[in-house]
Amino acid sequence: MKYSTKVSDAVHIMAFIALNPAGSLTSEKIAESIRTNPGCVRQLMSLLRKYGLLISIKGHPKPSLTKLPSDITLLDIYKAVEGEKSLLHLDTHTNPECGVGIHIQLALQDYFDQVQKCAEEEMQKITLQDILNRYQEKLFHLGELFERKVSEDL
Amino acid sequence: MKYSTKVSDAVHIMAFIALNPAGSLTSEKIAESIRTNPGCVRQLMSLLRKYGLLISIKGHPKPSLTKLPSDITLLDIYKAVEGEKSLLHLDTHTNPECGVGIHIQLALQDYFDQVQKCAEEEMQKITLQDILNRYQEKLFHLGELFERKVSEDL
DNA sequence: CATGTTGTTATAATTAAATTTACATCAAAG
DNA sequence: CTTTGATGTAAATTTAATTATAACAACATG
Repeated sequence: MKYSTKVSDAVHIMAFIALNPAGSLTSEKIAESIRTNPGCVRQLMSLLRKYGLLISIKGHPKPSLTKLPSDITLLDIYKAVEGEKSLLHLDTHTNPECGVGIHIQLALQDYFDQVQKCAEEEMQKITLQDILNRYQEKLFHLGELFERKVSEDL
Repeated sequence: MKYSTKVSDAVHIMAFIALNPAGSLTSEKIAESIRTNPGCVRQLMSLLRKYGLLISIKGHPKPSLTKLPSDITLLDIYKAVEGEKSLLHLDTHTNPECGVGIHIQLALQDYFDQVQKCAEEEMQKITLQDILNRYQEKLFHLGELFERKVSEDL
């Protein structure tokens, strides 16, 4: 299948809203940045809204976050758009007549759950604010490089 | 797309081989248990062989593990069949003209890497032997249930 | 009331994976 | 040495999850 970029795009949307607290933000503007179409953006926003992470009103192009970026975790966004889908997938197609097969899968499920739990705990440590901060750093760093380049050129 | 069950199936294959150290094990026998066809099994075995986790010889239906199950981790198997593919995927399609977009994605990459690292460390703690043990427990537990059922029926 | 945007749903297109097929190559048995 | 059966590999096909697209009713604003 295609790789899911829902989490990535959802973070993008959330960050975009956080960075535009005042101005009007249409789904089309956001879609331009993600390079997709407004329909996709609205679908993701619908999921984020249903999960209580943002508020938006029909016909009113001013979405807003329900919480501070420091109170929104990557896990929140993951759960909002991916639900209970996990990162590793069992093969549930194994031959049920084969006792070995089914029990190996059951055993493996326990360990996949363990990895999932670990990943989710890590995602819970990461907030939207962290991502915004890192974003600012990247921008600042780029600015520095540009400054140096200019002074070298003189 | 379809969900990848390569890790799951690869563990299945490795466990199957570990449980059949003596007998001849054809790709067809393994395929029956996973309920797929021999070609798929051979493709996965090829990846496992290239990564050095098992040995098998053309025309000789007796695959064997290169290490003790207690020395083979879930991470080994993951790397063998999934390579450097990670669990979470960035949207690399964002508009490069949109400075905000690209830098949010760059910032997010750092955090996706962090989650990946965490998951991989957890996978490294889990050995094939652990999975085999859990498998035995499940089998044993099922046996107990059966015993009880029989005695109740008397 | 006119315009523009959202929320929702249904449908199509895309893409990564699994499956299937085919065949050359090798091992073992007769 | 020949036959049989299995493997290793690669190409072509099918399947399935996701994204993209389109359409339209409902709502806000001026």
